Amino acid sequence: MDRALLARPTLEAARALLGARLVRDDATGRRVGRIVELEAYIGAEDRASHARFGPTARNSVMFGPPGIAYVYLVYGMYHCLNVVTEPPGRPAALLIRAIAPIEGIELMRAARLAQGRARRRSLATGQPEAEARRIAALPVARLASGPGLVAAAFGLDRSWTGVDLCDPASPLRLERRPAGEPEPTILAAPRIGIAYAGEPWTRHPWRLLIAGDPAVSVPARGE
DNA sequence: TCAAGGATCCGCT
DNA sequence: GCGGATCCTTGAA
Repeated sequence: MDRALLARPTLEAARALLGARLVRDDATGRRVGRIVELEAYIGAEDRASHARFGPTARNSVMFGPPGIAYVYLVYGMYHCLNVVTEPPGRPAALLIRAIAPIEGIELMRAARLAQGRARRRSLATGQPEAEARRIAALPVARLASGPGLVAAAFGLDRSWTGVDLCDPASPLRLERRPAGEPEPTILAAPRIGIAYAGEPWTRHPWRLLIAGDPAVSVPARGE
């Protein structure tokens, strides 16, 4: 992925990222997925963005160069993967909300199960065998169809913050949409789970997704 | 509809 | 440097 594409205004960078590949390739094996859903968080003025309080220990990479991973913990148990966008000094990022798995399907299932294991003690009805069966039976399109599920399927946590996703040698990286693949039809919808931000931030159609893709987390209205 | 879980941030001392 | 509210979610009921 060309860093210059991610240095552009975030909504334009999103167009380059939809249909692009997320690749994790290291000692754990090789996992590849097609990015089908994103949310944009744009500037310190965006009341839904982690950057709304200015730079902190957690969000500092958002203020740095584009193409860097920002992974945070949400609700105490899920991790979310973001791609930093726009030039240094301007805090912005794209949250990867859903991916359609292409390679490393069984690796993704194993990672989903491992993450489930970590929080099993909290599950009231957590039967280990039942959980293993449930994940084994999941359709491929549901393996990474949510922001927490993307991180789980790719085995990511906060320690991945700072990884350069534009470096071809990086264990976690972005690759542009293959030349032969048709340009996807993109839908825009309001962002999810940001009611606290208030107007006009709740209204902006900054959730972008590939129309009709079965791996999208929640269908856009009208689909 | 609801609970799970812990980091993070604010506001105050 | 503490107390309390909040949170870019998920899966089972």
